[in-house]
Amino acid sequence: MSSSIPHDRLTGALRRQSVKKNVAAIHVSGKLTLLQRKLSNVLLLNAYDSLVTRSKHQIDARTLCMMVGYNSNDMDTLKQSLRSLAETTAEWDMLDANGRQEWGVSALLSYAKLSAGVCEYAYSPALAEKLHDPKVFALINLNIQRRFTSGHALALYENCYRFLRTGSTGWWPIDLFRRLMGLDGSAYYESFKHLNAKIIKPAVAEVNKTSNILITPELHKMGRQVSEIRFLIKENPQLAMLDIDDGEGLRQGAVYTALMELGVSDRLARQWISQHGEDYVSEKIVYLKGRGGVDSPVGYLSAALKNDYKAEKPVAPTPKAKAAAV
DNA sequence: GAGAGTTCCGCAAACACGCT
DNA sequence: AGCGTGTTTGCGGAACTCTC
Repeated sequence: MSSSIPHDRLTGALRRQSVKKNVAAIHVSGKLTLLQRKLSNVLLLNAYDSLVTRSKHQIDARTLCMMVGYNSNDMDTLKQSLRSLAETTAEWDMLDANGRQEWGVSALLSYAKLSAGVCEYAYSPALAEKLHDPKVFALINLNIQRRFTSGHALALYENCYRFLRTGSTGWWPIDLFRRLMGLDGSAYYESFKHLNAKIIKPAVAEVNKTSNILITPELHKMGRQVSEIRFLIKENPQLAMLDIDDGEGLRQGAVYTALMELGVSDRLARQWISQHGEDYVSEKIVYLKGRGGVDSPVGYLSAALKNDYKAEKPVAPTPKAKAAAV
């Protein structure tokens, strides 16, 4: 190209305080389950402030479980997840401060250990430096990520969100897209129709339903074959960032309290309320209380919600509930 | 016929969570 | 803190239609 503009002074580069790092250039290879993705984000968030100043970080294991929305006492699963994070690599390909191309690879966590209920972990110095970027921080919106139920949807969200200002992602060769979703190495998904049916459609639907962006897939074909994909991205007016709460609001409600008293688990209670609405759930609770003699209230309530039991004339209860009612 | 698109099914692994 | 168990998710596949 001809334009090596000489009057663009070197001092210009010196004056520029903020070096633009390309967040899009960090990507994680291999497959992470939803729990693992959430976990890595929580760990990063926890470490963020001291990312470059301290070489190791700590978080209470209980808090950790709570923040990823994982309510179980099963430490084995947590261990498994931490292990896979340590085994997973992150790769970056970006311009360094001098405008030179830099490529690098690092384990997501250099180590993690659990002792006395505290989880201690560390990032490799090189990765920590890459991660210490306000844009990365903004990306990790816990309130949003906690809402996702599918790992693919969260992966898609993470890969799309940073293009919000641009309005669309670039055209991704299908190959690249598969890698972004952590699906490479699967013969099954080499067929686009399968990829579309199992991954793209459900993930797009979930992103649009639960996050603060709306995405629309667009396809490029070469002949009949789909060769590239991109996503148009808009803000989701229905779900501005501020409107999204993490279920804490629900936990204050009377319906939630009533469910807890019946012995319903936290997760299920939130799921029912958000799925059916408070009124409907509370109607069924009233109905349940009117029945009496039910020895598995939770199971009965579950059936009542699903089959819309009415006070006048109960629809045939499930076998289990029927047995319980005798 | 080749590939997309859709709708079923089944299995294994991951996960949730009460119980002890 | 770990075990047992029921549920959900991920993944592969079959069958069938639709459109170039």
